[in-house]
Amino acid sequence: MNTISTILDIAKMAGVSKTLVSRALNNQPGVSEQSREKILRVSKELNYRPNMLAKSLVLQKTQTIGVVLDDLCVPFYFDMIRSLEANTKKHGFSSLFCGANDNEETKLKYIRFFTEGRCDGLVIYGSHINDARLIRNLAETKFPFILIENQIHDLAVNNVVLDNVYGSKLAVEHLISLGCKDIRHFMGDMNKSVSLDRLRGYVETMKQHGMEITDDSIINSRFSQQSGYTQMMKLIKDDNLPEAVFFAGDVTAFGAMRALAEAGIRIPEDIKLVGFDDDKPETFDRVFPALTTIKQPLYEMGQIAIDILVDNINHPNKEPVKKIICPELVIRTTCGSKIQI
Amino acid sequence: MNTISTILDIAKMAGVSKTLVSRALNNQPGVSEQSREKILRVSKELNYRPNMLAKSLVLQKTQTIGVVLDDLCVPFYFDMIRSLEANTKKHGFSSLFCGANDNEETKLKYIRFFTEGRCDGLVIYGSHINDARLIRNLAETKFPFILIENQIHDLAVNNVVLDNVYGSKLAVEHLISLGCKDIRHFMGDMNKSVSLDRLRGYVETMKQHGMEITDDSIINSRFSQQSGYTQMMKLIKDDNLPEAVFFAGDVTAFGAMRALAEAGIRIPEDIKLVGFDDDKPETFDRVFPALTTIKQPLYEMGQIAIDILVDNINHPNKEPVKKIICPELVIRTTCGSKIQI
DNA sequence: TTGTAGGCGTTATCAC
DNA sequence: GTGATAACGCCTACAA
Repeated sequence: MNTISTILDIAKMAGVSKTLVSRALNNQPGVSEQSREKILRVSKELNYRPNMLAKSLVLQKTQTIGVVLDDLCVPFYFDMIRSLEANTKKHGFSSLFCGANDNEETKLKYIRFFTEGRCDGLVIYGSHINDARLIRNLAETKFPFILIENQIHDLAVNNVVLDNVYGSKLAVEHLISLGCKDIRHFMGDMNKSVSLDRLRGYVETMKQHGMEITDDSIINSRFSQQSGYTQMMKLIKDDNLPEAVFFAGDVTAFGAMRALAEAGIRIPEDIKLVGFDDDKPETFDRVFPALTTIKQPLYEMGQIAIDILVDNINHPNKEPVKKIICPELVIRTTCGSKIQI
Repeated sequence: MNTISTILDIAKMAGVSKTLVSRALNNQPGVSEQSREKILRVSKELNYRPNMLAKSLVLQKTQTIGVVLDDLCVPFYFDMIRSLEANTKKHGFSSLFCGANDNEETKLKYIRFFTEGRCDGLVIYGSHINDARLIRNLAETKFPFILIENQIHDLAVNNVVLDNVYGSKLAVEHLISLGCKDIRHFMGDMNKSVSLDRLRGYVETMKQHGMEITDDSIINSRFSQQSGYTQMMKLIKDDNLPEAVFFAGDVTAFGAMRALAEAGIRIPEDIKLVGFDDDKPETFDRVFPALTTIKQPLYEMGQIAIDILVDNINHPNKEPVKKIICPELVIRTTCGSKIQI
């Protein structure tokens, strides 16, 4: 008794035509009150659910935006996810998320999936450097999409990126202004463009200020607490403690802070730290000194991205828009500055 | 030049019929090598992307499973998300995620969205008690779906749930076996069925063992560190420190542990703790004593759920399957037991 | 091996 | 106010 019903079923049962049913169901004018009432009643009885595939097919739009993330399971992405959800909704679109588990092939699969008619526009969030080829291919299809975080050299696409080089500059110059000489850098994942940009910002700023960069200056860590912990422990054991460290990511800094705590090294008295991202796991603001860091306005970036994307969906021939977002230094306590936030 | 092309475009350009194009593109037999080659070449030239809406419409299946979560941004869900991703993939389905921001209306909207032909089956993960009505309605439509975590009284649907009452029993009896008399319970969110079940398990077990439950026994906290911190701080300030606490969630316990640390109260010497969930933020295993807890096998639950759901998709008239998963006690150090893991 | 025709469920155009 | 009819892009008997 409970098979799926269509407007045709309703039409038959109500003794009218498909056309009229469609009109009534969509609150369009040109339906007598009597017919409308009957149609609505029958459609309730039949437990009617419209088939959006058919509807989207004829309307040539889905009112849906797909989001492909490097990985769905990264707390730092939460602000961005919330922003994308809220802002797609604001424009009357639904948002669908999927994560690529940091796997290029999976990401390609999902991009295919979404671009095969299942949504009107696509958000690609992440910064794997290997994505370049995949993005170039996508760009050729004219399918509306926007790239967040990553950027492809010489390719004009809708793009929202943080000025990571400038962020590094802010961080390093803050440490320099406090009189630090021996400033080291804990890197992020080598295969992410943000890591490379932040590294470049570090190197450039150091050079600009005539600071020395030695073999010891750059520590090959990753965006994980584990990595920060391990690498800082190594420095401690080697009796090679830096005066100051600029981390490519807050998570890495958190791991390092754990190592410092275990070794009884004081922050900021014995070592000064600056992070990047303004990540804030619920714990750390209490257990450890508050981390001075470079803040990215994730929520705002998501909003800008969706605005651009929706505009592109509505105007398919629009020129690509690139928006560079400026990060800001948030001074807390890991550098000993008096200013608190 | 780069408009979207269809099989008809290919057919014209290759000088064959749509039928033949369809066959060639789908690797079906009955196409001459010559035709196949030409068709494939033309489809490359045209940058052809199949329209899955049309395909799904005629095939009456999407090879897609939708997942609606209470909230996309909860680290504790990560294992489940990964499991759902991996296991849908295993069955040849794609998985699409969306979060309801703990908002009933949003959840309803997404369930509608998915059941309007956009996927073959649906996973609903969460335990809001208000979802009951919404689930009942969905159950009437015969659309294949599975409910994880939540359970609706008297309603037979595909369902994977943890035996939360039994989990509480394990926790409380562990504390009793260690000689604790004054065992209190920090609750989870009042509007989640898991909280109520865990509370019930606590109360029942206490009564079974003739333990007293007073006005002080049950603390009205929530699934957040903040709430655990605040409520434990209050007990400390009131000089009303329990001998032992069973928390409805590990996150709550983590917050409480922070309060205990600040107050200089030792675990397990001064107070014994048992959590629930086996949540493990990267920090805590190092900074605080490892939490004895009740573990839910999230990954396995996800696998079972998808197996059931896919089976239901393939056999629409199958009877609903309900699977009750048994949690287990993981003894670490917050109760002072010698056994470590 | 190839093509024709019909249909999936919906909306839109144009008559009546 | 109402209803044929033709799309949307694809697949699949069935016929040739």
